Amino acid sequence: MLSGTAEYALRAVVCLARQPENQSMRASDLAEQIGVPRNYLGKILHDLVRAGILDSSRGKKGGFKLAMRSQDLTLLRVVSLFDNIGVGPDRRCLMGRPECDGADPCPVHHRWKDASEAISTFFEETTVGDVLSDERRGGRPT
Amino acid sequence: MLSGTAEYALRAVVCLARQPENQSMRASDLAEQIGVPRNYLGKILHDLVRAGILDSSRGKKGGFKLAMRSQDLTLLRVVSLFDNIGVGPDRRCLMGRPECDGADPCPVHHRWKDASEAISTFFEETTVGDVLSDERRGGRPT
DNA sequence: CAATATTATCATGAGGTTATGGTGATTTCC
DNA sequence: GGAAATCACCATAACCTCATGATAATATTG
Repeated sequence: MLSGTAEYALRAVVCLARQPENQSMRASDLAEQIGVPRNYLGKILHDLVRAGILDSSRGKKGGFKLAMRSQDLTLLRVVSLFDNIGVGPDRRCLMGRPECDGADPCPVHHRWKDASEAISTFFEETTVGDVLSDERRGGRPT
Repeated sequence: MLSGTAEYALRAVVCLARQPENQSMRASDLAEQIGVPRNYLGKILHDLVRAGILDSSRGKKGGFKLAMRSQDLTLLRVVSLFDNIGVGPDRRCLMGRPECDGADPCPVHHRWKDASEAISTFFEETTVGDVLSDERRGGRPT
């Protein structure tokens, strides 16, 4: 469902959200903790910084931290940097027919749309904060 | 959501299902009709034949046709040849944590599972025949 | 300012997906 | 049996994703 890269990004962001307030984490520690290749994670983190999701600082005591409160960061915002979740106006016909996107789509299209919207809605409405609070309630890490 | 290849296969199968009973279609005609590169489609059709979804015959008057009734052919059977739809026991934790798949997954996992199962169910329960009958009811082609 | 730690950036490569072109095998038709 | 049509199969390449390694830029510390 998600690409490897998007999954890595999600893991990284959730891990950073677990850190105490305003405490940053080095890329190498993060990489070890979430099991992602160090150099590749660096590139992903950089993308997240440029998107305004993370803040970074260089040099000793440098590292990465969330640029916002975790409850304000949707999973979609993280994932959509790397994957095309079928969101917005391009939630198109399953079989790629552009003319099946209009006001009167066929019934199969409706069934497909319901299913694909369930995915979109999940990513749109779930925040990184939700994942954390779920963990605190005793569920296993997601 | 689907790979290009899986989408091509779906279009080809639906197009073949539209043909009159027991009438086969040449790969080149099919390719033109559904807008897929001729040679690449050939490889996809060959895969569908080997999977028992299509029958092929060579020589003059050769071509491809469905090997079964369209209402007995699920979209999953077509698509799963090319893509891994998250079906079966590997419908795993969104973030790739194996330990979150057990009997007591966290609430976010539940929400994710509901959404991803909607996708799986669509592919499992929708048949090529459904797509055709929907077309006949006046919907636009899917 | 010098040494060090850390992110930023670039060059490269392995492997998969998508695509192209050509050759061989088989069937139909004369 | 020969010619033509068609699928079967193989070799190749463009492009993307995932990954590695090296170097540059920048911040901290003494």
